[in-house]
Amino acid sequence: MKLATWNVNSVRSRLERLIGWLEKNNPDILCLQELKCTEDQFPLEEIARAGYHAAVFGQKTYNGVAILAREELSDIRRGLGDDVPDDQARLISADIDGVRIFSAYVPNGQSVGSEKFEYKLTWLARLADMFRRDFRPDNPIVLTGDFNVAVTDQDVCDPDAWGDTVLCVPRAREALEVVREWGFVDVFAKFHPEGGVYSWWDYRRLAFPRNQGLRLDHIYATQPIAARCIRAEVDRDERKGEKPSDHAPMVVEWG
DNA sequence: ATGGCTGATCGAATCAGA
Repeated sequence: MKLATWNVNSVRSRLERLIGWLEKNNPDILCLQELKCTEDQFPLEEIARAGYHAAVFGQKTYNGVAILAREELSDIRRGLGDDVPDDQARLISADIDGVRIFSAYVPNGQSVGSEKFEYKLTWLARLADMFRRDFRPDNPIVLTGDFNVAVTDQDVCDPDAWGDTVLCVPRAREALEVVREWGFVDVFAKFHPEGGVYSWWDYRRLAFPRNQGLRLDHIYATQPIAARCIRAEVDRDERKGEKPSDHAPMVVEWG
C-alpha cells in the first residue's frame, strides 16, 4: 500500500500538478491539506477521471482537507468529533481497506503568545483527546498531514533561527508529543534517523535552492501498520519548477 | 538553476501562511 500526504496550498491553483503527480506516482491513498476551497469548488470530476474517490472537508479561502483513494472510503468523519464549537476544516478521516486514515492540517499558530497559538495548542490537545476517546493504539491507524511542528532540531535547517517560533517552541513540541505518545510511530523518522530531510521550504529568500527547510509534514502509524512499513520518502522534485506548493509530498509504503 | 513569496478575496490592498 502506497500512501502520500501533501499540503497543496490551494487545490484549484495546484490542480494540474496534482493530477500529474497522481498519474506519475499512482498512490493508493493521498491525503491533502490546505485545499483553500469549499466542497462545491473541489475538483471532484478531474480527480475521478484520474481514478480516485474522494472525501472532502472544505472551507472558503482557508484550511480544508481531503482524502483521495483508489478504493472506496467508508465511515467518513469531519472534524474532531467533540462538542467544541469550531468552524475550521482541519481534520477528515475514513476507513480504507480496513485502515483508519486521517488527513490533518494543524493550525500554524502565527506567533507565540497569540490567540492563534493558543488555538494551536488546544487543537492538538483535542486531537489527543479524540484518540483516547474513540480509538485504541492496537487499531490500524495512519495519522498524516501538515502538523506545523518540527519535532526535533535535526528536522530544522537552522535551529537557532527557528527555535523560538511557533513551529519549534517547546510548548508546540510538547502538545504534539501528547498525540505521538498515545500510540504512534513516527514512520518517516524511523527510515531517516539521521534527520536533515525537510518537507517545507519558505517561498521567500531562496529557501528551497538553499535547502533551508523544516520537516513539518508527518506520517504517524500505530504499531499494526508501522511494523509493516518498508519505505518513507519526501518527493523533493515536486517542490521544483513552475508554481510549486511550498510543501513537498511525503510518501510511505507498507506491505 | 531548483530562484527574488503565494493564494484568495466583492478585484486593491490585506490577510494568512510557516
